Order: sequence, then C-alpha cells, then structure tokens
Amino acid sequence: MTIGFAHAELIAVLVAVTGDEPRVMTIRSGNALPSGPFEMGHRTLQSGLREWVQEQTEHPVGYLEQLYTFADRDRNNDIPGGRTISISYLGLVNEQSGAGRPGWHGWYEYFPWEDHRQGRPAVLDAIMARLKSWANADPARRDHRHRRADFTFGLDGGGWNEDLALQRYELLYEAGLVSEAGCVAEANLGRAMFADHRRILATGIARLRAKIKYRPVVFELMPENFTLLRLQRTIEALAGLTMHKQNFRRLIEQQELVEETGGTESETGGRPAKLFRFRHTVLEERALAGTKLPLSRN
Amino acid sequence: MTIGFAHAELIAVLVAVTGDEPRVMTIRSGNALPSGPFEMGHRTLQSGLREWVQEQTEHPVGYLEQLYTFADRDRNNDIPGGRTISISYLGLVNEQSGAGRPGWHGWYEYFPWEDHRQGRPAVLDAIMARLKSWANADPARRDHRHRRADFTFGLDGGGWNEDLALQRYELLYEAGLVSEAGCVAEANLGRAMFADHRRILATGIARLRAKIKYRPVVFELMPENFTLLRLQRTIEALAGLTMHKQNFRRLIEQQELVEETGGTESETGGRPAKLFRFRHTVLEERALAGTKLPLSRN
DNA sequence: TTTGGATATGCTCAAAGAGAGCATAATTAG
DNA sequence: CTAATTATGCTCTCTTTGAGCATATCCAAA
Repeated sequence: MTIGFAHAELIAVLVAVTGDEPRVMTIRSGNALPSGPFEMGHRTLQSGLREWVQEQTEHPVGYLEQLYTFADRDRNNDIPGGRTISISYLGLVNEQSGAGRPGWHGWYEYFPWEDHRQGRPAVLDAIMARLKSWANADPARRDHRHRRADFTFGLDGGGWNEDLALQRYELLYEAGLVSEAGCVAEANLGRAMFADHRRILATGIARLRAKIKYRPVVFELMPENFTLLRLQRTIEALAGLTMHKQNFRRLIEQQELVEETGGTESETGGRPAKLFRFRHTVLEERALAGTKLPLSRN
Repeated sequence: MTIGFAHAELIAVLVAVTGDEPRVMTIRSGNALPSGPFEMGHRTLQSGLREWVQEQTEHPVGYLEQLYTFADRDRNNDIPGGRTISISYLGLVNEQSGAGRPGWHGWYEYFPWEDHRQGRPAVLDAIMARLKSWANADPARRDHRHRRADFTFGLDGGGWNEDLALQRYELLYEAGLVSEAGCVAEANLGRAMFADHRRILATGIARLRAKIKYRPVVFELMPENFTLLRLQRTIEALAGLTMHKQNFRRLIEQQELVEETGGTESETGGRPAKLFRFRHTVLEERALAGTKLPLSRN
C-alpha cells in the first residue's frame, strides 16, 4: 500500500541569534530556505541533514527537529506522474557560528508584525484594517472571519499570543495580504520568499516559540558562557516579547538549568554580571521537564 | 536538490475511546497499524488520508495531525536504489464509531506499564529490575543509564510523567526488553507489533497525551452529548492517570469549553448527571487557547 | 574625587492558580 | 425508609506568577 514513487527533498529552517536578532539561514539573497540533498548512505534523515548543515555552515547544529512534511499537489508539479514530498526541519545553531555572515537574515524582515519588543508594531493597524475589510467582503463568513482575525492578532481580550505566528501568516495568506498569495503588489506585508518557504519559516518560528517554554533548547543558541541578561535577550528575540528581568532570573535559577562559572563580564557598562553555563546533565535527566517563561505583555 | 525518487507510504494511528479504554485501529489481528494508499488525485496528504480512513472505518475522522516522517535506511530496504518514506498520522475517531469492532485493540495491551489508573502497575517492578541490570552491564555509561531510567519511569522524585511514553518505549528498546529489538523471548514486555509500528503508536500516544493538555481535542473522541464524568473518564483513559473530580469540573467549566444541553442522564445509578455539549465556537476562537488538566498523581 | 547613569541582584507583596477535602443534593436498589 | 452511589457546590491552604522597591557594583564625565 504505497503511493508509488515520489520526488523528495529536505528543507531546513536554521536559526541563530546574533545581536539580539533572530536570524534564519537563507539562499538566493534571502529569497529561499536552503534545501539539501540527502545522501543515500546516511542511516536516518536526521543524520543526513546534520552532516549537510555542518558542511554548509561550517558549524555543528545543536538541536534538530522535524517540522512537517508537505506533499501537496500544487507544490512543484513539474514531474509528470510524480509528486514532490518536502520534509522540513528546524535546526538551532550556536550564535557565534551563524553571525552576520551573508545568507543569514533577521526573521522579522519576513514577519514585521511579529516583533513586539518595542511595543505593538505600527504595521498592525494597517493589517487589521485590511483584515476587517476582507472579513466584510464575505457576508456569509463575516462574523467568523472577524472573530478569527481578532483572536489571532490578540484583539479579543486575550492579548497578543506569540505562539500564533503560523496562524497569523495563514490568515494573511487567505486574505490575500501577502504577495505569495498572488495578490496585487499593493498589499505587500513583509518580505516574500520563494514558493511556500515563508510558510515553512512561520512553522519553524511558531514551533520554536512554543518549544522554548517547556524544553531547554535555548541553550543551543548560546555560547558556552553567558550572562543571564544575554540569555533573556535571546529568548526575547525569539518570542518577540520582553520579560520581567527579576522574575526571569528567579525562574531560571529555581529550575537549576544553569550554574555559575565563577567569572564575570563587564562589557555592558554597569555592574559586572556573573557568567553562567548550562548544566548539561539536566538534558539527560529532565529532557522533558517543563521550562516556563514569565512573558510579560506590554 | 532532491534525494531522487523514493517509495512512500502513509501510516495511521487512529484512536477511539470506548468503555473507558483507549483503542487503536489495527490490521493483522492487532499486529500492525493500518497503512494506506494515497490517491494521486488528492490535493494534500491530509485530505487523502481522511477519505481513506472514512472508507475503512465508515466514520469520519474528527481530528487529524501529522506525527512524524521516517526514512531510515533499515526500514523496508527491499527496493534497490530507493528508500521508503513513511509518513505517520494521528487521527481521532468518535467513540461510537470505533466501538468494540474487530481491529480495534486497547492500547495498554501494547504498553501495560503505561496505565496507572489503578495505581502503579506491578510490571514496573520487573521493568526497573531489568533496566538496572542493563545499566550496570556497561560500567562506562552506568550512571547516565541509571539517571535516565529513573527519570523516565518517575523514580527520581519527579514522579510518573505520562507524557514520556515514547521515551520509555525507546529506553526499553535500547535495553533490549521488547521483542522488536530482537531480544530473547524471555523479556517480553507488552504485545509486540510489526516492524516499528509499536514505536509509531508510542509516538501517537505521547503526542496525544501532551496535546489534550493545551488543545481541546478530546471532544473529537466524545459523542455529541456527554456527562462531565464521561469526559473525565475519557481523558483519564488517554493519560493513564486519574484526576480529582471536583477540580476537573472547575477547570472545564471556568474555561467555558462546554455548555449544558438541558438534558440529564441517569444511567449510572446515582444522582442524574447533567448533559453537556462542546461549544464548537471555541474551536474557531481559541483553537490554541491553553487547556490545562488537574492530573493528580496517586 | 564625586556624581550620575547603567546594569546586576536580592527581596517583598498581592493576586491568581492548583491540590485536596468537606458537605449537600438527587437518584436507585433493597 | 435506608443505604449506596454519583453529582455538584464550596472552602481552605499552599504554590506560582506578576509587579515593583531597594541595594550593589561598575563606568564615565564633571
């Protein structure tokens, strides 16, 4: 019981954080996600992708997780009688590796409405206005569309929910507000990407934002030693939100995720901060513990 | 950049709950998960699988979610020059559909150590004893193995964590305690399945147990109208744990997930229970709200 | 040297949430 | 009518979370 033979490819969402900015590795000057060949010699998809990424970035991938497998008919249908299966992965790369090199683009370039660290982005007003008129355009589904837009963009009293990145992109796509949807140039929200790559990126962002809350994966994006503020800024960059500083420390420390190295860092111009390192043993023990974050809504 | 042509199949983990027992649809008298053909005519993998399941079970699938894509070399390597890609899905079927019919097997038949509703299962003593001797067998990784076994099976002070179903199965596999690992017959823990199907089932169980805690998917397993106790028993069946009754109601009601139908049910021999129905509008609004459960450790 | 600015870090307090149990209500079986 | 059984309402305590005050330690400029 098979679907016969199909064309298959791997697509990677590789994330690094440098200078408080989350970045994704791209090709074609930021227009596409890297997709790589899978050598038949590898034992698993993971190991094959891992090696391939290491070649490309010249640095190891810390964390690698399968995102989603697409096999829709409207994807790359140029192979007659066949279908393309795209298996996408999310990978985390240490910040020092993926630094300002070409090929790494800040992900808010593609999703300007997702960054709430400086407060609610101004774009959101324009977005909501357009979503409203899109909702009104269909009298039958009007109410449903309004509720959906309000919820997804946090106007229903629940407030902004950073985890809904994918739902927001999908809504904008449906409403024809992103250029991948084949809409008029006028409604260009954020930078577009080749084919459905921006959707895959949104999937990766949403997955990562959800994951950092209950699994200690952020440390894959950090250098060996770091200050707590550095850790906080990294998480804030990913979530697109700011956190309460003191509560953040309390949470991190009471979970015993980190330990002091003994050293300090005085780069930032204030009182020197203690350096910490991740306690790698917790990965063995509590790979699934439950890491929560004190995200504060502005 | 493709991996060339590959052989592809779909594998489904279809779950229903009947008589307080979680069941999975199987073929070959419970020895394998159903894998189905994917008609090229369908637009997406989802829609293809959905139709196929409807044919097989004669009932619609409520919720369908992609689980994982496997393409390991040691899977079905009989196609020269090619590789089999298996895309697995988790589907939820209404309880009245998947009833006691042949083909549906209680999932604790395969994972007897996962059901803690009547307290800690006795098998766990045997399991831990064997895991300990497995750990001691390798002096180099001894400590690591002990920590891992203790954490995964809840002996490290953290208590039993129902979400770790997959990790537990993988640990047992590594330790050679399940017969799929090619171990001696002596160490038969739970009923085995064809190839890696039991591993896929474990993946589905773990995913579902995690999901019911933050997404209202349980209702896909329920009839239109139900009592709160029935809902509780269904969740308990999935989680393999019991819950505090009053706190369960409080949580369900304060989240406004359900509404009274007005009717009552007096089947169970006590005070008649009010009937409730799921508020389908919350699916639109808060598809991602945050449903928590008051799981109580015995 | 002093002062202001900046960040680090410790501590408190109130509000919300979670875990556990008592009490009462409404049925059925005998 | 009584006992058993399940439903449902309410309380109480302990923990967690959100927010802010206060102090410590550095740098740089006056």
